[in-house]
Amino acid sequence: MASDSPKPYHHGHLRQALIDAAVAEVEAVGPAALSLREIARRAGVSHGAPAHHFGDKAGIFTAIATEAFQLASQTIGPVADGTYGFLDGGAAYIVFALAHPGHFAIMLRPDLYRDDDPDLTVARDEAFQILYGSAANLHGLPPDADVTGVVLAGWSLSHGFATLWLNGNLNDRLEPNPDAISDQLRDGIIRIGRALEAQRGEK
Amino acid sequence: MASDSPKPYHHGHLRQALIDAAVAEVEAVGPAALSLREIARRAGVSHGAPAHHFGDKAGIFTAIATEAFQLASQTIGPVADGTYGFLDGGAAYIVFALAHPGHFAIMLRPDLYRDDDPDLTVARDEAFQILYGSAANLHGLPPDADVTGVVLAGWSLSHGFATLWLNGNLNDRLEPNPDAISDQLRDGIIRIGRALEAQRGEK
DNA sequence: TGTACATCAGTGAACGCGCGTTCACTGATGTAC
DNA sequence: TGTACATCAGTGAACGCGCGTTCACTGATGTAC
Repeated sequence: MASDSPKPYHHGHLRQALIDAAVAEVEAVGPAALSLREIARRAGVSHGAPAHHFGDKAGIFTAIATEAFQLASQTIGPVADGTYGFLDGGAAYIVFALAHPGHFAIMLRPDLYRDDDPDLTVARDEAFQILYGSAANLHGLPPDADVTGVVLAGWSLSHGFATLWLNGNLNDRLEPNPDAISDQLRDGIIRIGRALEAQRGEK
Repeated sequence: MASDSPKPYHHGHLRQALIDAAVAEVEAVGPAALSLREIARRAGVSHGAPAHHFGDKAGIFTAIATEAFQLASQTIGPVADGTYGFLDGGAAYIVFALAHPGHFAIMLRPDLYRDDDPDLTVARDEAFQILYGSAANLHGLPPDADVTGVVLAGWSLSHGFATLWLNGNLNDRLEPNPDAISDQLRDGIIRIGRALEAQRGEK
């Protein structure tokens, strides 16, 4: 905190401050209840300021989604290396979602933002590069295998778990210890995989 | 369509008609943009009528969630039998979600409705009975095994896939043929399961 | 170093709108006798 | 079969509120000369 004059006319970093305020507001009330006026209030500026920077809500959501894909890449990218990178990346996806619930609530809601925004596209492509790239390296996968099934299954699993948790559906069903949860989940997937193999073999 | 007088004062089935209107509205604009007045408009009654029946939005959401758990049990219950019932139940969960997106959007959002409503509790308990019961019967599972991991993994997988699809994230990534998607997903899970086993073995 | 001016970030009053809620009401139903 | 009355489903006018948007403005910055 600098001891600047209390309220300079020019904010300096208002754009980022508004994004931060919007993310905080999404975490507080959810994406749909977000109001431009409340964002302005949180950021301590007049209610017209957000429109000045972003035009409308979709503009703010686009900025949040872009930041979300960047954050996701930063969290998941470093662990998504090697033949088990896809597995560890899945765990990191959940860690990311729980650490940044506001970003996560927007990121995969393309109906809320401008899907073709250039900055967004770059950030999203990088994130999906990590997802598909690590899937292609997965232990046991033939070099030229189609990774679609692996991507869909892994993504769905991590996304579903994070979503169920964040929406308050798992409160009474989880161990307090994160490592225990991780072990349970991994064990559950292995058991389901084996059962699927057995079912496939019987047909 | 009966040829009744055009607008009888007493509707007769207004409660159900309002629930149907609310579900349609959720499918159109999402849970958060739901307005009591728009529900009344859809049902063709005065704007005060919904409050008369449900009190407030949480009341309507509670009714929708109750119906959703009943519908889910009806869709999933019949196929969730036998040692592969958990696997087929997972597929049926996705079918249910895509067939009833309005109900699905409310069902696992306990923040929107009254969690302790008696009717809701009965319907929800029945649905979870199917989930946990079929998990306990899963092929290859020891009789007294803890099913938590299997439940969490299977539920997350189906829920994540349905959510990603309904939010428009899979549009460009899926085969047009549902059977092909199912095969891809099952194959993906098996491959992930094997990789997890290998990773566990190396430690 | 000094002045003039274009640019732009941010302000704040005003508007119209749809919302949830309240409340006195009216029309229909069902039951008591 | 007929009448009186309690009950309740649904109406519609009125209210206050927060919202997004508009628009003329003001204060600060940066550049040209």
